[in-house]
Amino acid sequence: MADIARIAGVSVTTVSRALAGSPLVTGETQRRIDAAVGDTGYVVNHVARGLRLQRSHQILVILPSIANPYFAEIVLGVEEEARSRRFGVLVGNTSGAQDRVDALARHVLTGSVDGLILVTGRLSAGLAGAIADDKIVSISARAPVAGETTVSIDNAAAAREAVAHLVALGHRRIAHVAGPPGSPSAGQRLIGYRDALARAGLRFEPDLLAGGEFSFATGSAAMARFLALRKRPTAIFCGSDEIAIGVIRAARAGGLHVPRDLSVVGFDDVPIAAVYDPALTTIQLPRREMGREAAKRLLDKLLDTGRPHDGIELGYRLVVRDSSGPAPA
Amino acid sequence: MADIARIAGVSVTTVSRALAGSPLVTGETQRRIDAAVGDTGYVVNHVARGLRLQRSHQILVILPSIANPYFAEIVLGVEEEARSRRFGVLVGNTSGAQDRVDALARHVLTGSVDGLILVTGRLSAGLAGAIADDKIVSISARAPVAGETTVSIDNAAAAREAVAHLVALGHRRIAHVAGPPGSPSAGQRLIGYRDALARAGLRFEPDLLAGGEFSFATGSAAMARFLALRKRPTAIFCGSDEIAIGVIRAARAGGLHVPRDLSVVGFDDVPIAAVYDPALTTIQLPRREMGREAAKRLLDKLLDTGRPHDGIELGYRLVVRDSSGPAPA
DNA sequence: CCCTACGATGCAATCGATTTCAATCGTCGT
DNA sequence: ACGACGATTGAAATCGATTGCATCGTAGGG
Repeated sequence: MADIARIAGVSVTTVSRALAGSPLVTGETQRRIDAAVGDTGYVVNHVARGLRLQRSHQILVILPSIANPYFAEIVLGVEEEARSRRFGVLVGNTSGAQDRVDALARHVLTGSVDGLILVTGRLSAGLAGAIADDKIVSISARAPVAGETTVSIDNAAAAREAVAHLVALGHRRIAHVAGPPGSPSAGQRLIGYRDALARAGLRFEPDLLAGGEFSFATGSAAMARFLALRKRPTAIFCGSDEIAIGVIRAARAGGLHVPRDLSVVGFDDVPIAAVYDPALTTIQLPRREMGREAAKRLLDKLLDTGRPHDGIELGYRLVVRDSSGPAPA
Repeated sequence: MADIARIAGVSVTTVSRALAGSPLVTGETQRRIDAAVGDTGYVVNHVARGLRLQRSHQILVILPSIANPYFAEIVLGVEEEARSRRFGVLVGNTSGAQDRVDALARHVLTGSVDGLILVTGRLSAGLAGAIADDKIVSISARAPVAGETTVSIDNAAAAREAVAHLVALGHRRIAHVAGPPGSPSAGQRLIGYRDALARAGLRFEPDLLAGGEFSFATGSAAMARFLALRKRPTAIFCGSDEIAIGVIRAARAGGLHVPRDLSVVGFDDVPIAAVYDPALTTIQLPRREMGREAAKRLLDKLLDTGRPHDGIELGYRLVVRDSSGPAPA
């Protein structure tokens, strides 16, 4: 900036003003400065600017798994909103490790980013105290905690609807393949599954519950176990679409036809769900909107627009495709 | 830091030294400072630190599409390598827009990040001059350009091998569904397709070439067109796995069985390829390794380790699964 | 013709760290 | 007992921006 000042024959103060579009700068001076900037290819140093202003105009999205398209689409929603308000978006991946959540979250303390969107994660106790609540919005399957702003989906209700769909098709032996026990969304979906059974007057049978990761392998392994059962399930509600695909593969390998012999319902509606064969009946979550709403709330907090900082619970939708059908006679 | 200094009864200089683990600090002084840091929960401000040191210990990966698991896995490789060398990794998404590539790349000029890994993209002419080559590594399908460090895959050779596989199975009418014309990888794959035809003594037929996006829809649309042909192809080499799945869906809708009536080969080996039904024959690319190698080279440049800054061309592998088989009689 | 007020600009402090150079203190050798 | 030297520590400059306050020149009012 000093170079620009020298070339334009003014002080850095004036350069700074000109660059900020201040009305205090004469047309002529402004022109000279613009010319110097153009000639030199100067760009303002955001680090110095951030240091002085104590803000970076960047937000950070912390994802548990960048390789999961489910989370990726949330980022697109965040970007839409952030870009319209001239904020940059950076993404951090934690691979589920708490220490990496913390390492990334620290960026907000060190001033590199102004705020955080925490997708399915929590700060460790130490950091939670240090980072003001008004710099964080979380996207979560969990019920919102007081003081925090959370964009959530009622996973239990969605799971209930998925299972109710199977019940309505006449199924009575409905299994569930859950995600990792530590995952709140997996937990909520399991709760919804049990609720729905109870409401339908069906007994919960431990034999019909399997679990593991949100992965193909978990689905296949679970189905292999179900195939060995004397009384097999006629329908399976899966904690995720990946699990559902694993289940279908193993079911076919076992000689079953989906949906004739076995109905399968997934969760998430990832891109492949609609084009898999058979196309998956699943729960569709408004991922882009989740990102947009989270970003909207975070920016409202950061910019102090006075808009209320409430959380929001978004809706879901059961999408019936070809992997579920009437119970076999 | 001034607070810590006051509490510990020393100067900020000493605090800075203590925090950096300098041997110039007495055991006793060090202890007092550590205690003060522990009590206050102080963390060093990376913005100020970055301003002074002119480096941030962060690298930025610029992706054309964060929603594509193909790119996401590259990030995991980058993270592996960066983490082992105590660098942070941030990810930026461009959705293919050049202005967003530039906006993200500017972070390196403003000091927010030390270097860039550019996945399938190019800086606009203006920026290319401003950012030193030794702060960038690109991952690309294109042949390396002098002066740049590029991690690449010989996409044309991989495509040749995929098509040769179909030829070896007895196919003579082999179609290709290409990705977007602007994409270098799509271009290379198309070249490889034509080369392989030539080598096998087969004529290139414009009727058997379709194209569009790397998407399900493109695959389905292309297949619909092929179905209407008087002389249909017996095999299709697809520019990506998504296209291949779209092709298979449409082929089935048209009453064809894969691979009995039609062989399909994809490209990329995305996670779904192995579990789709039929499992996809495809080209597997070492995505994680691409990320690792790119990060390794970038960090070597940034840290000036003296190691050579050569690019590298990594290998690929044809994975034969269930979507390809002998040509129908 | 002088004073005031205002528009345009610049000086210098500031953000929070690192690092050079100087200062201080104690110890050791002669 | 005195100078030299090593070990600690601190003062101040620096990185590159922003901004409150001072300054300067000039136009307009009295």
